[in-house]
Amino acid sequence: MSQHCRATCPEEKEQRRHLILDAAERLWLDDPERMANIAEIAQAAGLAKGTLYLYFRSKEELLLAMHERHNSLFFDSVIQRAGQDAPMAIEDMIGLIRGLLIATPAFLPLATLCHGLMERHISLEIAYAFEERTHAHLDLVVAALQRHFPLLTQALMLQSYALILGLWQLLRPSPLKELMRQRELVCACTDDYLNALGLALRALWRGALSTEG
Amino acid sequence: MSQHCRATCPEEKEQRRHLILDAAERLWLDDPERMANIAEIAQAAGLAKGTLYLYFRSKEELLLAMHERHNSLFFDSVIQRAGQDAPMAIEDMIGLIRGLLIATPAFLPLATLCHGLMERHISLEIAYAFEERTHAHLDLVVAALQRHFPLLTQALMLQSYALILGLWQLLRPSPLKELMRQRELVCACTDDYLNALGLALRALWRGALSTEG
Amino acid sequence: MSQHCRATCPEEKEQRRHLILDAAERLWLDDPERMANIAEIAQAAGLAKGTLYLYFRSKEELLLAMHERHNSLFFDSVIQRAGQDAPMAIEDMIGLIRGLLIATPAFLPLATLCHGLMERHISLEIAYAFEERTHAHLDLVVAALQRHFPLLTQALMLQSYALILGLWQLLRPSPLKELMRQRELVCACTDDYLNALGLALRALWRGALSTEG
Amino acid sequence: MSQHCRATCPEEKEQRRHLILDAAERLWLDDPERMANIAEIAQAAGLAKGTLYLYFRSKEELLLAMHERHNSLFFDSVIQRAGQDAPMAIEDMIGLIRGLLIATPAFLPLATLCHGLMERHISLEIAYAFEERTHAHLDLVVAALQRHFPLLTQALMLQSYALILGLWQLLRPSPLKELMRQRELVCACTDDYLNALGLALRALWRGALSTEG
DNA sequence: AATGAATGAGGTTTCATTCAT
DNA sequence: CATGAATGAAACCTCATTCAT
Repeated sequence: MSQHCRATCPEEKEQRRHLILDAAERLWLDDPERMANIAEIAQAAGLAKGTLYLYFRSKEELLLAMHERHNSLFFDSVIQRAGQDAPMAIEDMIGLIRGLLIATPAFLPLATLCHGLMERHISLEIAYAFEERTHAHLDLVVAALQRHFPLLTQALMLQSYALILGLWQLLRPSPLKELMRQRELVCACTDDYLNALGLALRALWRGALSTEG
Repeated sequence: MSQHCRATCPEEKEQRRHLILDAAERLWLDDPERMANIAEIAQAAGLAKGTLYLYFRSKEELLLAMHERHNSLFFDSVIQRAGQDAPMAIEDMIGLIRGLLIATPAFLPLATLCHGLMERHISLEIAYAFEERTHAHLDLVVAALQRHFPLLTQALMLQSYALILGLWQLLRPSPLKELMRQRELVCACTDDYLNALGLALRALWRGALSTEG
Repeated sequence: MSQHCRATCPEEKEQRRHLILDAAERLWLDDPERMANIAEIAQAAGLAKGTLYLYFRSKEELLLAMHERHNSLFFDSVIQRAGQDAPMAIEDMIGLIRGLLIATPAFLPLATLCHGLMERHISLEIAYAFEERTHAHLDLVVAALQRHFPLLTQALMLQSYALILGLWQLLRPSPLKELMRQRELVCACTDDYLNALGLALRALWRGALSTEG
Repeated sequence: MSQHCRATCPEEKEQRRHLILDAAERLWLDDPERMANIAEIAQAAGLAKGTLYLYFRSKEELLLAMHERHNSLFFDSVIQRAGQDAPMAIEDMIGLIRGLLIATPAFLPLATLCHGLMERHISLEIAYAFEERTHAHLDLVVAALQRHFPLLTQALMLQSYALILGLWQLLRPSPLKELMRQRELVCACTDDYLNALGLALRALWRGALSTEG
């Protein structure tokens, strides 16, 4: 391939980062069962393999960046809804989460994969910076929600996230269901999981919010 | 290497499976940051690389088997405690879980890794068989616990497990803390996580058990 | 598997040798494209892998033994025909060869494989003994045929054999033809090869037998 | 190993293919008894194992490429000689072949090995492409030779090649002779074989060329 | 900055052969 | 003699990563 035009100024570089992440996300959604390799992502982004390493120091950092984009989307959506005038009850919160999970089917598989990899190849500084940003963002979410849930704490948000993530790992579409689902093109976020999640969050929030009350 | 004594009857073969899993676990605990490769595990088990493939069809099946052993240990401990005469309250349950997590430091990292891998290279039949056995075992746990918590359901157990797993992934020793901890040989199950888990489980159980009441 | 009855006397051992060769031949004919591995041959023979090594010192020796059986069959058939009263012309010889090749479809593939392996793992003594026996047998063939072809020499027999073998390697069913043939169950000894062989042998014999005349 | 200079343009890549084939050929000639493994060939070529797989999809494709080079060398030599003004008789042809076989001692062992392997692990497309190229090249040989032998056909060329190959397999240096020869460094193309081949080709060509006349 | 050839680790697989039982 | 678990060499193959161009 002839050499691509270069991204020289910082804005262009940021743009190209997103171009790469978009390509990776597209591949992931095409086949959520497998993680594309670097060569495929590069090709999908119209870049050469080596070029990706100018924007991400490792494949895992790239995955983490995808995950962080998901997180941000998620957090921003909650903040936006919390900012609206309509009051929120627990059920509204659960409905919001449900909607977001369905709208972003790559979120949980990718989060799971990322947390599996964190075990391994992420550099300290990158992981630390990620955590910093995430917690800062989460603070904003908590602040926005406290308008509707005065007793809500960051701890409860973490617990909710943990339930969302952990339950998915335990109830994720079983292989057999998966097989059936592939053939019938059913949504990956099965009702099973979403219903179980609704029950769990309801119990958790009731327990948590009544405690402090 | 000279040939080892052979595992001829099924019991001996099962024993040798465990010998391999023990070796893998030992290596894991020696250096929780990295997963040993097959050659190392084989060497640690005093066997040839090819021999491992007589007992596990792939590295991932081996990891899954390690994870399943942890699960079983965990479940059996709960069942045993539930079978004792002393009555159990929520705090007893939380204390039990806390103790088990501390006693089995490889549990959560390995579980996380396994759930990350399930995404990928495990065959349908193996994954399915694993799920079957796990759910059957979990049924026994629920039955044993209902003596102490009449309103307890399998759903609540799953939710609790999800919290345990998900919270750990969110609060796991951050890389920086990890670095400090390695040098001071602090237990991997930080108080941070265990305390957060205690709070979360308490809220969840209170919400869940009071709901139905 | 429970232990088989043992072959103690030499006759039984020879019988078991043939039992193994029969099993190997059956597998070869089932799928002439691939050479079965030792485990498959052992299973087909109803014996354990290790047992085969009591009868053949290596897999290659087993193949060579199969090949030698083919050779002997071939030679004996020629000797038998030559012993009949009906006179033989070149065309009779060619027809006889053609018939034998069709009747023993494993002959040429196995011969080819054996000659490829001779390059490698056969022990000196085994290879030498094989050659001795083969040449002795070939002498008988030549003696029998000279009744019909007074000018025939062992050299011509060797040349003919070389043509049979070499031409097959050059004209063997091409992969694409092979694919088509598999689906239509056509005989592996294509007319192409047999016709080419007929022409070649005719030329060779005419040239050879007329020369000396 | 530090990284080698890269083969960027197609010509350099073709050159590197030959570099690999040269290394393999060198190893083969060093010890004709055994086929070097991929790691050895890579090392001999000064490349990494993985790099070889950039140029040859499997070990067998590499062997086939070596064989094809031999074939091409052989064919080109015949074409060149045929293009000279000096007229050719059968004896010239036989002398030419003899010289080529002596000059390329790896030719027949490798051809034999390749034809043994074709039985097995070569993909359809590779095998087919090889055959296509070979037959196209052979056509050129026939065209060039017809200037000297008007009655010569491609069939006769194939028959001759079959004799060359088949006779070698039947008369190849017997293991015992081989042993003696190794110690005395005698040429692998024994007089036995070359003389037998001369007789056979003479008979074949006389028979073939006189037929049509 | 961009490229993609080269690297090399390592998991996967197959299998002939050995040897304790 | 018979067994089949164990061996270990070697091929296969993928792939993240590096670095000369």
